[in-house]
Amino acid sequence: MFCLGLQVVGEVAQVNDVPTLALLVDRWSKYVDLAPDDRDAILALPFTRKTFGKDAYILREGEQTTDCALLLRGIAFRQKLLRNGSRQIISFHVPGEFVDLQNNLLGVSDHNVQAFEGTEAAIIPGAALARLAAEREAVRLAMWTDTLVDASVLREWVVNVGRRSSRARIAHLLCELALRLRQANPSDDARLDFPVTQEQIADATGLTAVHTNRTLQTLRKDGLIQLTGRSLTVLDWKRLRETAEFDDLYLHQHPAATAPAPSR
Amino acid sequence: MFCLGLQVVGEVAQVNDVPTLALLVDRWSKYVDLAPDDRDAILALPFTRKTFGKDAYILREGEQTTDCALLLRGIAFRQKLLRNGSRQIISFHVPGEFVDLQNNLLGVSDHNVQAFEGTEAAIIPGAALARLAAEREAVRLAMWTDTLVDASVLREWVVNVGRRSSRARIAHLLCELALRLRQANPSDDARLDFPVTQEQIADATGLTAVHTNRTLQTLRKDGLIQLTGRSLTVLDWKRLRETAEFDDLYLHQHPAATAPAPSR
DNA sequence: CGTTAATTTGAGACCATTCAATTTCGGTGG
DNA sequence: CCACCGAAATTGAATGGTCTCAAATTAACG
Repeated sequence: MFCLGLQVVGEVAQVNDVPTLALLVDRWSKYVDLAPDDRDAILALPFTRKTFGKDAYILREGEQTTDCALLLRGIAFRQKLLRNGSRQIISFHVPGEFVDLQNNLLGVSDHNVQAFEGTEAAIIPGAALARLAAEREAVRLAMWTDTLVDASVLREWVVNVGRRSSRARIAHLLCELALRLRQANPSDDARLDFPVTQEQIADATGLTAVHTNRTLQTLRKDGLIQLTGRSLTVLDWKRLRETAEFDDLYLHQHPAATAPAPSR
Repeated sequence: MFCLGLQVVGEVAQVNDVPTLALLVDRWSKYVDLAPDDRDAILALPFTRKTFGKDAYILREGEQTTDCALLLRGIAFRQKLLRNGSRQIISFHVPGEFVDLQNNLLGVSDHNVQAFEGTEAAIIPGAALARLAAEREAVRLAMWTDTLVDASVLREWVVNVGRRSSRARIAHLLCELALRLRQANPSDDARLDFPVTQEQIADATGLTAVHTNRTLQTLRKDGLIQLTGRSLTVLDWKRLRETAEFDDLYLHQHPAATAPAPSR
């Protein structure tokens, strides 16, 4: 459970116990080329650390914020509640991602954000981020790309809950989460720390917890996954992707080589 | 059906038959204060007109584009197709909106865009838009806000398709479309030109066309709407919103008064 | 006025839900 | 170390919402 060793994130090696804004530099470096002073400017951002307990609210619908929360450790998820008490999870987020970057421009949050147990976030003043974006084009493009990838994932989720079978829905969610959790926390182990409960899977796929349970059992029985407690192992990636019709294009992890020059 | 008179869009009166980039100025003016030279720069954007027939593809999944399509007339919708042939509609778009602004940064389109009959678009070089965004902060913020509102609508759609009853889903979609179509084409008539087919409503709500038909009948029978052919009339806004649990916050039409100053 | 698209109707099957109860798991304290 | 606890996972059975398939009707358009 504990990994006290050194962990290499991008080019910056850091002690696992004290994640920093280097996570942000690493993430954005995947989208754009950050000059050394861009990196410095990011790392110089003012922020305070904040830790959240199980299901704690990082942000509430209707709230007006002046700060942005960058995940440093743990998992967070966006959700909306309906009047009958049901919950729809809208997205999951891993360290290195902002959970509410859009509120810096939109002003009012249109959804809730909840945290997993022990989630840590860097609370960064929105004005500082806005200034950074205004002054540094590379940073701005990375930030913008972040929100665009976010939207792309949402489009895929609409498809997932709208048109796929329960089996495919869950398989698809597992594919996405396995990929993203692995990227946020690299290891050569096939096993994956997976603290997502079946109720959360249900709320993310638009199913009930009961049916989610039964569907997971068929995925297990068919040898696609192994899911016990807080650990997930994908036993057969090929077949899991097939049942999910999973195509990782929507994650836009491999930036287009021929993207039009943004500012020439 | 035909409205050949003058139509006031924002501050710019224009003959209905020749929509121009003024649509874009009007739309963005709702988000930010555009200086006169900002407006001029937008209106000076190079573009070519293109008209699309029924269900014509404006953009295909996997395509790499260098241009962006701004809707001038008609309706377009984003969708993804699954291997079994089913289609999930992801969003609808009205004149004044870009259908693929995000591709300017993401490079590859992750979804298809189809048009309604007689839809007209302005095809604008992505590089010109990128330059405009780089040089003019107000334009950039408007553009960015556009993509963020887009994402907010997607979040609501995930909720709609994931957790609402068929009746509420359809009611919600009708609320959104009625609002947005009305805004794109103001008139004091309660009736609304509504060329969306039941099959499209089904594909947008994750239902079948048959069930959509039956559900629409109950909405009609209960006196909430009148929907015949290509015209929709909301007979009882209050009850329609209630059955949909519709809250227009997610459309972010009323920009936050206290949004943090973006660049100071 | 003929043709195609769109809407409507019926009936049966099935997938997913609901409700309730039971079992397992992870963590806590005696 | 074991008893205990709440949370999470699991099971069963009945209900119901939605789908499927097929056919009929109506509307739109040249």
